[in-house]
Amino acid sequence: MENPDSMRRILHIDMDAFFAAVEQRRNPELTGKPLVIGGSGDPTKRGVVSTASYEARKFGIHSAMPLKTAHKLCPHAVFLPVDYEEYARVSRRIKGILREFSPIMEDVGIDEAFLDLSQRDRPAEEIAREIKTKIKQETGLTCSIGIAPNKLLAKIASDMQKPDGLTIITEGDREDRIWPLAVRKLWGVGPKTEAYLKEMGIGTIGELASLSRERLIEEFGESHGRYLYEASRGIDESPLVTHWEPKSTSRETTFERDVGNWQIIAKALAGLTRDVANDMKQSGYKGRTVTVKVRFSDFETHTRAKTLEASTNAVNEIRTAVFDCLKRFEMKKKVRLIGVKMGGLEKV
DNA sequence: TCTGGGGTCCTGCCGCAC
DNA sequence: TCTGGTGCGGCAGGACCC
Repeated sequence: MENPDSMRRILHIDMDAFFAAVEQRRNPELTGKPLVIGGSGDPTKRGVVSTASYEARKFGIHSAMPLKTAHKLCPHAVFLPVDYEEYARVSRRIKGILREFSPIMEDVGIDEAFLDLSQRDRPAEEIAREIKTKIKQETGLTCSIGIAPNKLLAKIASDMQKPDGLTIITEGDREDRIWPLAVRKLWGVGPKTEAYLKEMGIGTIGELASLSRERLIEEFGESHGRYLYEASRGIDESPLVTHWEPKSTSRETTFERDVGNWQIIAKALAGLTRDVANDMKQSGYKGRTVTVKVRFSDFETHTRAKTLEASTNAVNEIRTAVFDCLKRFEMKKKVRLIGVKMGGLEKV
């Protein structure tokens, strides 16, 4: 239990069906219709769903689902490509609004943020309502907000009522409102951990909280085990991260059809290398570790890495390392995806 | 038949230096 | 000279996030 004297007031702001809502805002004819944003916008091509409108979700469509599957579930849905530039523009406006309410803001991707209101005198709920109104006025979009003493609980709270929700969780809600939830609701518990816990007979956060710290560390390792022990009890002292530096930058692409021709692979890899070098030059970084990723037709994915003597963003130096890495793969199967990553970034 | 792209962090293993 | 512990960087793979 956190010390009441140091009790924080954290907001988690989560935009509702963000990409779809932006598209519906700019083309009102799409409002109220099943809308799917993802890939190139062509549901007969390779790609997955980034965001589905609430109307599309009624057909069972959800993010990360293959576009082809979504198309089968709802052939009359409207499919649109991802217009990342536009969503980033709207996102910057929203983040700007949030910063007006507190300078302690943590960016969590394009459509989410945490806000620390601990230093503000006014009730957090009042401020949260004002944030929702202002975002609605300035962008026409709705969001769901969670209020709690820490990031972990605030994120769970924002997910409890969607869309356009406002949910408050206090320390006292742990047994009644957190423990009945599925373990999957905890940040950091994905499909693998969920399945593993299920085999142990653990389905809810409360059941997870019945396991000892020692048992969890034994099953999941020091770091993850300790995290699960604390998370199941609603404990999270982690501060908001208001500034961070990138550690890696990468580009990858999935071929429309699996490729066996080495020339085509080499050409695509050279293009990705150029993109990565350009990205680094534009953002003002150099990197030292080059990694090439290959996903074969059976989805088996392998990487080969090479660390250079000195960091660089020169395309010719990176390309030499990229092809050194490529040679180390056994190209027995057709290739589905290739990628280039630069790690060990430092500011120029 | 399907399964994107851009990231972070963790783990296990290896070789190497001390 | 041999052996072993330890710490660390590099590498590969995997889980997870949006």
